[in-house]
Amino acid sequence: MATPRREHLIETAARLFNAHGYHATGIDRILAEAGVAKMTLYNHFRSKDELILAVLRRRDETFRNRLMRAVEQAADTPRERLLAIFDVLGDWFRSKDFHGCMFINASAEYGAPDSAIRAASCEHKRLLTSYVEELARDAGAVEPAVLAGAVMLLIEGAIVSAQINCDCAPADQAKRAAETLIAAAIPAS
Amino acid sequence: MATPRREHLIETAARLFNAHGYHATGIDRILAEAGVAKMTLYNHFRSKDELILAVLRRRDETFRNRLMRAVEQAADTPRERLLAIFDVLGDWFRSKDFHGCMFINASAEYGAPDSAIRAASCEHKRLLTSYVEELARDAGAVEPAVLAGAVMLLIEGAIVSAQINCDCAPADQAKRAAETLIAAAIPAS
DNA sequence: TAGGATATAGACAGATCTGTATAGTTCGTC
DNA sequence: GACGAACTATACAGATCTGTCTATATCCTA
Repeated sequence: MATPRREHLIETAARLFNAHGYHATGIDRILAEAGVAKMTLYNHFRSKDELILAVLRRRDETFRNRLMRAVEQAADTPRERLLAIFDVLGDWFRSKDFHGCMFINASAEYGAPDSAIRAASCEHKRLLTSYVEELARDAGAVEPAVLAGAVMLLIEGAIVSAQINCDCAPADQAKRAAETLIAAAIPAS
Repeated sequence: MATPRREHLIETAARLFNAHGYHATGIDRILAEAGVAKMTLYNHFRSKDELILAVLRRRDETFRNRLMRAVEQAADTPRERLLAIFDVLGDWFRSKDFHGCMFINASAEYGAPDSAIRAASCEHKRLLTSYVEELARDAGAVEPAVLAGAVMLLIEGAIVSAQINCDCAPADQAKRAAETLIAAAIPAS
């Protein structure tokens, strides 16, 4: 299942989809940059859409793993970790391969309600929300789901703003807003 | 400048770009649905990108005008109007031609830093932020720009979440969060 | 009624797109 | 060394893409 060539195709496709978009990235370019024959791709994936789904599944794993690891390393308490999310986002925004969220961008291009690609993006956001909600609950929020939803809105908003404005300031803006929301959502000890 | 055919092309293109995306919408389809000859399009616009820019400029005007009008009709005080923004967003999310923000989607497809399309999206968001900041200042916010930035993050986040999840609940979530942020940003009278 | 601007239909160029077909090659394993 | 799986190279089909060209038609105005 996880052959080296398949892995390499997923990584190359992920890089190109991230930088240039999904429709704008042709199969031929992925093959050329990966140094792989066309039949190999179509032997591993039934179609370009299947490749996109494989890329998104991989991205979901790596993104959430890296985020959780970085957050846990950056802060010790659940409350501080909620805020540390935005510091990690800021680091991401400043990296040179930041081109917005691959799931938001995928949903922009494949936004039909019955699209499997949009559904994959939806699932990614659901898993991310679960993580935030877990932190919110551990932090003692009265309504963890409500706080998590609000923090997620700030996260999505920061990602989109940073992308459109080519500016990483939204990470700090979102952090300040999150501080206020968290303070209001957690009873004073 | 503003001939009927040019207007009709912009409206038709806007509808198709909104529903299916920019790369996925071909010139030929726009022409077929508009009932206009190809040379007429290329007589009015130098390229597809120019047409996209014209669509975005038009969308910027109509969107902000409609938003401001609806907000002013929905509430009387600046503070209530800040919150009414999210009610108007909710109405938008529930409409059947909601496919996310055309500017966010455009930036997802044309995200290069030097892209004129991304720059047009950036300008739209800047103008929208100015309006929110005006409301924040009139509402008595200590730091209107900071409050406006935070409210904008909630707006962007709500739009993206509603699109990805096919759910209009983010409008209410964002409104609740905005209430908390506004309360914290405006000194008690 | 003549002229000029604007629109039309439709062919066309040249590139690119996804996906398939075919024939040959590499390479590990028995 | 032989077998079989995986991979390569390349051509191809058929569609679609943006943009151009030409020749004709419409329509307003002078």
